[in-house]
Amino acid sequence: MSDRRPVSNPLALAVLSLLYERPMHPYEMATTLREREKAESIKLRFGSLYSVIDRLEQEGLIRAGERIREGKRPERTVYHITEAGSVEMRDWLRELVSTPVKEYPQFEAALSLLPGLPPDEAIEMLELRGELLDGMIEQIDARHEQAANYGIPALFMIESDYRKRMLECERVWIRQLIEQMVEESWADIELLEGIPTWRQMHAERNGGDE
Amino acid sequence: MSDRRPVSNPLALAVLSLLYERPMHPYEMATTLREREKAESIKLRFGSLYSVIDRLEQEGLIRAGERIREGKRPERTVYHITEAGSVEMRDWLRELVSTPVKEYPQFEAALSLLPGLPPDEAIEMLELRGELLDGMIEQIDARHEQAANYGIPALFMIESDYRKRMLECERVWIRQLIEQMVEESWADIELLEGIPTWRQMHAERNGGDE
DNA sequence: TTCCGTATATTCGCTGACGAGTATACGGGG
DNA sequence: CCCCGTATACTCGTCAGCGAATATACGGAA
Repeated sequence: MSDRRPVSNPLALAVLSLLYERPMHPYEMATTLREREKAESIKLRFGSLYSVIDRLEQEGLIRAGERIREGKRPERTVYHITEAGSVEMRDWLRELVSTPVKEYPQFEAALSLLPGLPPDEAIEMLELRGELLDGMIEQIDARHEQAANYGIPALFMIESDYRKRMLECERVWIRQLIEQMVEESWADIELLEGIPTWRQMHAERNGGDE
Repeated sequence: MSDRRPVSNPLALAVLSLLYERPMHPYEMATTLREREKAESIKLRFGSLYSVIDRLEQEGLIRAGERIREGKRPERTVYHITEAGSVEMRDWLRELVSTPVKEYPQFEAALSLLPGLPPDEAIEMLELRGELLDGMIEQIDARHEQAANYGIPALFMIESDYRKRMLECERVWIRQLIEQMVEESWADIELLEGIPTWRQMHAERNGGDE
């Protein structure tokens, strides 16, 4: 582990918070999480469910309770959260809310390697991304409107409101970047760089390669 | 694998883009990446370096060249990018730039489980996060100023400019969320929810638990 | 000359992640 | 009453990820 958390898979947090509400058996956890569409905002891989539950139990954060058989279906073990589990859940949540962690969005990686693409191609791809972002934002809007009609309270929508805001923000940033690149205003920054140099670099690469 | 990419570790993309510049041996790749502080924007775990290189070679994206011995140091294998490797690199980059992928920031998970925290605590943690974000933004500013003084061109700073913008955006969003929560304006949303109900839920939990 | 701290260069072993597979049970249609 | 598609419930094997250990070399100080 060496991890910050005793069981670091985010699925574990979801499990804890379900059991904090009420005891459940594993399969019910999976269906409940699916019903609530938690997988939209949390990285949940249900293939890891049973191993996560085992580790939570070993750490004493949950405990196995009744084994119930309904009809001729296989026995199901109902799990309960323990006191230590409740503490862990709250502590984990507090940490996640209060402390920004360094994450590595793939787009950031791409930006830092952007010179690996010829500039015109880069611009083209950025434009495409912009359009796709627009589409995603629209989709979220539609879902929000629908939710409002169903009377779902805003408290249940903060995650997606947050995501929407971030997408909008990225969208604006990209628009501005494209503008700058098209104006070649990179060249203003004096010194070696700027779009012309970048373009030249790729032009030279044609012919004398590996 | 079953992955979108033949070698999906982001370190592989970094390796490809280094070898696209010039042939190198593994340790040199590591030091170069460190020098350029690529680990700021790309998730690089150098423990995976050699296994990534092996897989890249197996996939025919790079090939081992000369084995060089300098002084009495151990032999080092210099790797070259292949044509297929260049293609893969460009294609991967194009995809990363053009196509937004669903990622799972931990904060989003926290937001979607926020009701697991009593509301006053939630507000407190959000305020703390806000302050920490301010600090991070200042740090980026400082680095940018320094870079400008050294005459480092803006092209080399886009990743961090992007990150800065995202942080600022999150900061604003959080400020607004706190405002709304403090005003209890969640209650406006009519129906079951709102801060009062949320608070009550946690109050009831004292005494009749697992 | 000898020491040792730091750089060089790589290997290894554990463990978590998770897709894909398995097996049984229910229930509705024919 | 039988069939089979879908839901229920879980297991397993593989494999990538990566921290930590290892080992040797260099070079400056004493």
